[in-house]
Amino acid sequence: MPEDKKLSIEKKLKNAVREQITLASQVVMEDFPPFDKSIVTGIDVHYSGSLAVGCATVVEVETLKAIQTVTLNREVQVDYIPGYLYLREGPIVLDLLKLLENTGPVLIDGNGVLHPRRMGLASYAGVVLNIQTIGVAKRIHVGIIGPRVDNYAPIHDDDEVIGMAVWLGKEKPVFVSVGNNITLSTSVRVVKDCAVRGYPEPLRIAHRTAKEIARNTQL
DNA sequence: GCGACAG
DNA sequence: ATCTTGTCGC
Repeated sequence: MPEDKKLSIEKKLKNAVREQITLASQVVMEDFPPFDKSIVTGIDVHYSGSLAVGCATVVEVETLKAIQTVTLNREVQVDYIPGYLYLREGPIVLDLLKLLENTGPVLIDGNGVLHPRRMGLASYAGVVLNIQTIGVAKRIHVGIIGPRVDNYAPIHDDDEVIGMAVWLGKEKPVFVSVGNNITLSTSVRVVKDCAVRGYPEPLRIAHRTAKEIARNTQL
């Protein structure tokens, strides 16, 4: 990689760190405002070369069936850098959410405050739009997993609990964290209540949908 | 210096 | 995450 390119990336990351720290101070780790318990939304982004396909699926909690699905296709130029997923997926996630009237709590494929600066993608979307979000990651990015009790293991970083490993029936747990406007215990409950075969159904549908569209879309 | 590293 | 069909295994 050219040296000048490398310098411009470093400059962008420096600004991103400042933005993340500012936004992190605005995360609300309480159940506010009272959310619609009857629906829950999942968001995922799939890639095919430079094409990014984002999908948001609103699911009815009682039946776990999709009642609304929106997608966006976009050309993406930003590489993924660990700790800065929001630079790559933030814009499309925000635009997906703007297309929805009612979402209930929003599950996002990535982390909330389970992040080096407590500002993962889920918290980013939650703070910017002032909505209720939850981070659900398939792999851990930061923190130390404490002792498992039943199907839960707290994830610590420094002296605070910033997430929870949750076993939903498969060998591998999912890593749940507060996005915004919610407590960790409520986040875990929401994830459990919409899980099917070891994974939250809204995220599974969003992932499947985005993948299918990416596969059938010409660049 | 070395390894780890959401998607 | 992506490039990629069928295939080995729990």
